[in-house]
Amino acid sequence: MANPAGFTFRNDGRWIGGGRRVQKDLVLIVAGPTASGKSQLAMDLASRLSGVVINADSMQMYKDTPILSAMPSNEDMETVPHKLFGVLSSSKRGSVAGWLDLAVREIKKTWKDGKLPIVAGGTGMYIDALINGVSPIPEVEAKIGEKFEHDGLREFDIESYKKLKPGDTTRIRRAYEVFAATGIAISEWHKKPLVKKLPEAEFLAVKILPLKKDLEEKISKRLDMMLEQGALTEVLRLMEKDLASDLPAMKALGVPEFSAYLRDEVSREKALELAKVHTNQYAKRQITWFKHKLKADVILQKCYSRAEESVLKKIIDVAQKGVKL
RNA sequence: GGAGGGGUGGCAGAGUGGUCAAAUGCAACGGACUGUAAAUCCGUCGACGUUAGUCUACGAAGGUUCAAAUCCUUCCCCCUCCA
Repeated sequence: MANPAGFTFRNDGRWIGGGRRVQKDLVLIVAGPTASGKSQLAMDLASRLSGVVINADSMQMYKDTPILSAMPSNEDMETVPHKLFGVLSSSKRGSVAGWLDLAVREIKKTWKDGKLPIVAGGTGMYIDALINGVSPIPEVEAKIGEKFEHDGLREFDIESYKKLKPGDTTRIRRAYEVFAATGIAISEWHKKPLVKKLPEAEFLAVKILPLKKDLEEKISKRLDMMLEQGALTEVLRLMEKDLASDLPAMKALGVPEFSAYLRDEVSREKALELAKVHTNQYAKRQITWFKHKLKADVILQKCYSRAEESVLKKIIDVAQKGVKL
């Protein structure tokens, strides 16, 4: 399906040749835990491969926390095209499907422009949905405020009742929502084949899987830096919006911790420490996800810094091979 | 100097003669994950052993007792109040 003919590299590593510079169906995925350098890698690849970076990070979708969510700098965004960063208001509730629609649109547009879509981010579920598809469940009304009992599942969805742990409030809620809206149990829906939104695409995935230990120092320093860059002001402005605390944007790492400090409930040191701990825990969850659930063509075992030629070359090589199926 | 309170597993903090290797929370470690996913949840968590079990543990040292983290004595340290 892919056509490598006409593709070659110049000394400077750019794709050249062919009427189109990249064949139509290739999507490059760059996945990795927070602070692993994936944004930098995506950007470096984009600048060599005439690519467009498309965000696959749930929190970088929101516009009010560019610092805390470690969004690429304005300078970076000017150097290389970046899409889907800061496109959602914090008062909105993002979702896999919402992201997927936007991402698919951006990918198609990128192809049309003859460029290479580079989907980069740390939200495993988003990337998984893009590559493997989503369940064909129609959009259902979110019943966020309500409380749902695990026991009640028995009455309409025995399978979910057995599968879901009583404490798993998020999934229990979804089971209720789906049944209420469709009359069909979510466990039944899940038996239907996944629907790929981009069946014509060929995905080439790069995953960064550093040791958690190697991430700790980077995470710590990055959080220190975020404070210097004005993370507290960012949080303060968010607080002024007086949004519901269960909104995704309000749960972004650092937001609950620093709001507690700004409300004078904990010391600044304590808030910082907690933010670091929680970020490390998050990184671990991401590593677990990517390690087990994302099949990758290239695996980097340590963090990426910037302009690491050997790494870039390796990925570009694999990309070239990967394309000539 | 006087009066009181306290020292428990990496931390916080229950326990106050046996059912205690010691509740619970946090951290740590591992895992899951199909429309909130930076979410949500699950497992492990003194050491050795697959299990039975063995050993070392509740500030230190002695003692009482069949049996002590729990009672007694002395010592060390911490906190509060009064001087």
